[in-house]
Amino acid sequence: MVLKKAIFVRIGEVVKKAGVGPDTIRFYERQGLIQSLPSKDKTNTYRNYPEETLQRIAMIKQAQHAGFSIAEFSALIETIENPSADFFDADIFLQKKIDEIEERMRHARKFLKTLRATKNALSLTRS
Amino acid sequence: MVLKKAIFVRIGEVVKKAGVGPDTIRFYERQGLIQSLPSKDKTNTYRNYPEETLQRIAMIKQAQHAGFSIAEFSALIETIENPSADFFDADIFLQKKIDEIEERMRHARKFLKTLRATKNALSLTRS
DNA sequence: CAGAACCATTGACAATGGTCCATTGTTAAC
DNA sequence: GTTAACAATGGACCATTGTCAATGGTTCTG
Repeated sequence: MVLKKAIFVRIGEVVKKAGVGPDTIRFYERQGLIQSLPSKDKTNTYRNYPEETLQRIAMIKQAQHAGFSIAEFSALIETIENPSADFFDADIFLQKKIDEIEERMRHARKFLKTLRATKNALSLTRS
Repeated sequence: MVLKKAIFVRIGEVVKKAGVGPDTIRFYERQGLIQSLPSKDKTNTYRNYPEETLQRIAMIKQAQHAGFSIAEFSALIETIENPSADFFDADIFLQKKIDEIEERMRHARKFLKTLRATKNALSLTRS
């Protein structure tokens, strides 16, 4: 396995590369979605973010697009990164979410029908 | 056409039949999703809700399940109840929402792949 | 070394969709 | 006629996902 040198960057770098604001990054950190180390030289209090932070933020965005809240994403990540959990758990979690989204689609179509009926009722009333 | 006698009920009746709390009903009214008339005998200030309020609240619930916000629902209803708009407009609106939901599903599946990759990377790191 | 640019913390603010509380007024039941 | 149940209003409060502003310290640039 290739040894990867861990590279740490300050928040400004992450901002440039991840496309989110610094407040968002600090917010994610407060929520436990990402981690930083305090700076090596202790003359300042700047955060140090590892490279993976970028992928992690990309993942958060994906999760949100997929309809996950931060709490759900956290739960999922915890399951996945827990060595004792097997993949199955995360898979089930995700499948549940997909089912949920599919249900929402069914609801949307049903809603369409309701709307059509309403529209018809309205035009009858008017004529 | 059959003449329907308009029946008006007080908020408590709506609460019992619609399955939402009185605060929610008043909230919907403030948002313009439902309407009431002030009471006929003007010795009190009680709201009077027409029968259709029940269907309307059911519709709001459906809309929410389908992923509509109150603002979106309002816009949709306005379009539908506007006599000059033809049905097409509402249909387009709704289709856009369905597309949105479908996109969210695609995102969820993509997210699943990302998670699998992450999981694999993690187990490699550990072994 | 001055000043710009960066970073930290704290706390306030925003929108969304309600929910609860205190106070006051009305109606219904006994 | 008194009391319980119901209704109205106004304002506070909740979670979620950020965003902004004030204040003070650090680093970089010329």
